[in-house]
Amino acid sequence: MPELPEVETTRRGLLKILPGKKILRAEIHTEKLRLPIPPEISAAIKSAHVTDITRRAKYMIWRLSNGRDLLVHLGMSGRFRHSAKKDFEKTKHDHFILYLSDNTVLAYHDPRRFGLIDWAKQGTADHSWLGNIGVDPLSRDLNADWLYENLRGRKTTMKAALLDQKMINGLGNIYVSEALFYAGIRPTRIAAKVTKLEAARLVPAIKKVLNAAIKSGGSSLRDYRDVDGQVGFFQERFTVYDRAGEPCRTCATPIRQITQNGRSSYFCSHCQK
DNA sequence: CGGTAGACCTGACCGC
DNA sequence: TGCGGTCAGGTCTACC
Repeated sequence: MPELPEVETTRRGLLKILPGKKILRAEIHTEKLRLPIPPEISAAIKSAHVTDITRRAKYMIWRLSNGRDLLVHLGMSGRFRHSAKKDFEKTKHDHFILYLSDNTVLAYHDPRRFGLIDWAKQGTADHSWLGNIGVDPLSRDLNADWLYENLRGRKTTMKAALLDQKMINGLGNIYVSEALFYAGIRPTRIAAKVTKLEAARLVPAIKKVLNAAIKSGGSSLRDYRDVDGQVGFFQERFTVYDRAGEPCRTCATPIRQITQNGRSSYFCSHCQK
């Protein structure tokens, strides 16, 4: 799914579409995503418009003109499709469809239905699932001293530590592998044994990979698309992710793929210690 | 408390 | 062509 760069790309795409346009009709076409889509959303957002969209971790918060906030998460396979009404045809996994006042249609499409569309508590952008979110990796809160202190005392691997949204939010399976490559740290390393110097390398590695991915419009592996149907290009710049057996771009050693906590990790056994 | 399987879903792909 | 197994960008809950 969409990790932070894909959510951010989606958020920016939606901001070009939604504000200033009235929602004429909202249709719900599924029993539930991760949670049921509250049925009253349909009536509540009719005639409203979206005034702003912000992001916390991989969650988007849509501020509505009626004062309410909608929490939107793309799960593993969620994306928005935007098209002229005359060109729109509902497809199998279009679960939430907005008809807008400029004769366009915005559809939330999500085959695996791990996404989320729910109310956030009014005004505070609050939701029970927003309570456990760690620092924003693109903010100054993520710095070398902070990271080193927070890795100390953790017996788990670097892979698991960086995937833990309660420590740093927004990283997922792709960008953890990529960031660890740039920092020269193997995903199997125990977090507590990472040195201060390595932590200092990891901070810019994380920021660099996320910013570069946002600049490229995200990564399109299978089904990720921008709101306008555009694919992202960052997958062309993967150094290790999804490159098992291919030569390291730095030293030509074949990239290794292993399984950690049931998920694939990729690394270069020569460049990463 | 920290850490790790299991659960939730569909679709694509591979080997037989 | 069909079938079973495996894998996929997330993250909550249950259990040790």
